[in-house]
Amino acid sequence: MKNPNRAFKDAIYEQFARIGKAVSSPRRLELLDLLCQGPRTVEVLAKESGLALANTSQHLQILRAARLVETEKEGLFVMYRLADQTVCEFFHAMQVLAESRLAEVEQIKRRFLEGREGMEPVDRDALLKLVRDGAVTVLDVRPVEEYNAGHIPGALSIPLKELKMHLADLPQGQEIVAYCRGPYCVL
Amino acid sequence: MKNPNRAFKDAIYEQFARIGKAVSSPRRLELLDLLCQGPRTVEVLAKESGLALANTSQHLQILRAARLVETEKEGLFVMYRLADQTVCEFFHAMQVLAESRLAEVEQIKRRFLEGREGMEPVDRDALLKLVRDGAVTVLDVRPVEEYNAGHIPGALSIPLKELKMHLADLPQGQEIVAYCRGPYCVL
DNA sequence: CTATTAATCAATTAATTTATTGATTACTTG
DNA sequence: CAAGTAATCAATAAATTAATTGATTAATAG
Repeated sequence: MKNPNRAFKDAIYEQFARIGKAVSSPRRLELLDLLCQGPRTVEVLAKESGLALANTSQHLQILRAARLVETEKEGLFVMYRLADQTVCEFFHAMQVLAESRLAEVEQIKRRFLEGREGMEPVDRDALLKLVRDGAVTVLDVRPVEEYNAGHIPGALSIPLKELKMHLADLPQGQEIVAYCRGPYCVL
Repeated sequence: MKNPNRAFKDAIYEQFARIGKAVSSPRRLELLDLLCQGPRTVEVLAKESGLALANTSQHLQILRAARLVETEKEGLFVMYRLADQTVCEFFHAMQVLAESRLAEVEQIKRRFLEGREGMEPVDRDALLKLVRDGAVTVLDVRPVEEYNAGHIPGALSIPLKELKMHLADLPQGQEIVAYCRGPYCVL
């Protein structure tokens, strides 16, 4: 009665830990974050995360071994994507937990925002005025549903996925402010 | 524009990874699971998890460093508890993710249930009959709210926290079936 | 003050994880 | 089929983590 239970528990917690191990490396978390924004090739992920190609590939394989991501070969490229939307939700829950429990997260965010001189986090009213004057263009890069649920007056809705296609349409030679959900989206 | 962002990202993902690292060890997950059921001393946690005392203490300190648990000294004992109910919810989300993504979890559960001879997972109708006959007592050890939301007819509601107090009230010398949420609660 | 008990600390060893390098595989194109 | 490119593999060195052991600290009771 004691031994078999132990074997069962060991086995089951070991499985749970596979998920934990997958999300225990800052590099892999960054890759996961990128994949939450949409599918990517290994090369793109490597470039966006600043990791070496081979290293990126290895981290991605670890994520795949934990079944958090899936791959599909597309010609010469291998496309990585989240296995499931719930993976993104889990990652988000982890962020929220980190923010609520770890004071360090707040500190880092604050220090970063302070450090951005000449790029001060445009306050809302100032931004509205600039938009009315046509001095800047505001892009809302969140999915359309979120845009419909509420957005800054005058902002254009251009989900990230379609950004490339619309680049040509944007007014030239003026400031562009992209906005999304939080302070993490430093595009 | 590139360097400061990188430093920020590195710092922030490193913080997120603290949570991930905390839940990347099967042993710590078992400890967390126990703590989800209620506060415990180091000694009790060591006994329940089958780990050596010093080892348990060290794992608990890692969980504490990630702010997932808190301690309070009570006389000669140190009481560990979850820092927050959301920690338990996060742990649960992780289990759900593991179950939905990792086929291995299903396999292990199935194999374990098959292995329990003479302790077959009492089917519902058989259990109902036994209760009517008064042959067994069924305890519902979930929180009262869940009990009210629906339970096996004839079951007594005794949340885990109050179990000790009620032990004396229970009918002696007959089978007792405790039931809770899922197949993990092997009390 | 001494003995006892719970918990932590410190040091060691074994095991695992990470990043890097260079080679190899697999697909596409000419 | 030969060349070029994306990705993976394989091997290594460096760093981190895990479990064990024995010593130490802190609270309590006699």
